[in-house]
Amino acid sequence: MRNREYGQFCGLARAAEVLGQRWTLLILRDLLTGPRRYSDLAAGLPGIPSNLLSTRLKELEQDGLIVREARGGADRSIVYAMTDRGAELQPALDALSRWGAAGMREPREGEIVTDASLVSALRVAAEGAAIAEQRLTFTVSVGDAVAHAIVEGDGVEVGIGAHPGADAVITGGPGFRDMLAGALDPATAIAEEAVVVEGDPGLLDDFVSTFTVPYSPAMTAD
Amino acid sequence: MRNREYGQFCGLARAAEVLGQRWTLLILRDLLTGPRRYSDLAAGLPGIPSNLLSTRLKELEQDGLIVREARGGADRSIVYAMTDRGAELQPALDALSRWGAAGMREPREGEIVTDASLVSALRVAAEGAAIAEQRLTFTVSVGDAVAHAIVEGDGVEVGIGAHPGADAVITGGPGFRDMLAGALDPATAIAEEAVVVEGDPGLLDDFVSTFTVPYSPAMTAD
DNA sequence: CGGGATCCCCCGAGATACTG
DNA sequence: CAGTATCTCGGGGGATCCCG
Repeated sequence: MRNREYGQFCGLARAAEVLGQRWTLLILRDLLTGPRRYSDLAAGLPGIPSNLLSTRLKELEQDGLIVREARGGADRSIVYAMTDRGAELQPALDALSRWGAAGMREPREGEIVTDASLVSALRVAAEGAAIAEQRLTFTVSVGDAVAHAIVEGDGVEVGIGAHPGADAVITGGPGFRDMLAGALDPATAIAEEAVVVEGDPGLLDDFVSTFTVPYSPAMTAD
Repeated sequence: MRNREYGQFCGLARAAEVLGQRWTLLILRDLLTGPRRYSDLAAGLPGIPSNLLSTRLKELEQDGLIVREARGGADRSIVYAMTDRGAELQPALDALSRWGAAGMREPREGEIVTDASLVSALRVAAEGAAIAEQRLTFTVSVGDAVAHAIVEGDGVEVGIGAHPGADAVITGGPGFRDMLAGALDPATAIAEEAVVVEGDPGLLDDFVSTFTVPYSPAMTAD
């Protein structure tokens, strides 16, 4: 068997063969936010060797998870995009994200937040949210990352970059993650400047009730 | 940062740091079926180097996913068991299993089915099943692997080993996977000896309506 | 025999430089 | 911009050995 195979006729083993390679999950996380160029991917994955990114993209194309396509038009740039089969991974990656996020407290030394990781986090945080009474738009920024969210009815749309004319612009700092876990209430978070809100500060309550990232019950027992 | 880290404050990245190591997902899959001894794990993971199994178990204990405990009583053997935090991985591993299984057709040359992989597959296959009218018990064997399932109401219980006095003993061969995908109907499967049923052959219909493993829509388009 | 530890080899990851 | 080329080094694969 090829070196990366496990020799078991098992769904999890097959998934592990494809996804268990270093950097692969993060590449897919980034591509799930939309098609990206090689240099966009490299920028969103600081520390990845360029040859490894190149290798992974070829493997993922080989495995049918992504496609490499020349973008028509003026710029002849090349973009990578998820296939349908690749997009089917979303529930699994979301479940992994949720598990990982439940075990996160403070960032470790030097850890960053990227655009794609922020979008991914917000999308997962919005799952299971109650139906919104009114349409609300947010711009969320954490570190250098910026994302936007449009909350309307039972759907939440999240994407990279600011939302022009958002109802509220929320800038998260230390303590932002505690607030999303419910360990720090919005009013206190504003008072302690763990969060800065431009626009109606009251909208932070709506934000928190829509986007929640609980701590793992097994870890609060510490 | 440690070598296996990604330097991103992101749930998926954190999950990948723990789960992205070779063999780790399969070790957890096996432990999710219940506590296991070192030698049980080694037997269920043919090909794993013993030093690597040892290393992984230490890492997983360090990360709080499993505990190593001396089993009291006559045999002083040591067992490894999931912690609560580790057990929270089940939804994520199930989602990965489902995705992987959706992409599986025939086994590759030399691929085997283990007890734990069969249990895992049946558990995932039972998700979303309709409420059963009557209590049914099955013993399922594929290759050398044997599992049992108890279907009752809206719950399905799956475990390793045969169920004594099961209502039906189902032995799957080539074509079994097609049947679970709905590509081969039960009567034909029996006729072609893709499946052998001891007991009431009609129970195979109940089995198939409870345990389904669809093919990926994106792959049937091939 | 269960439950590992030790050894060596080699591949793949990381870093850096370079090119169409 | 979108990669390829080359080198080094740590970790995985495989076999063997050890200890209660």
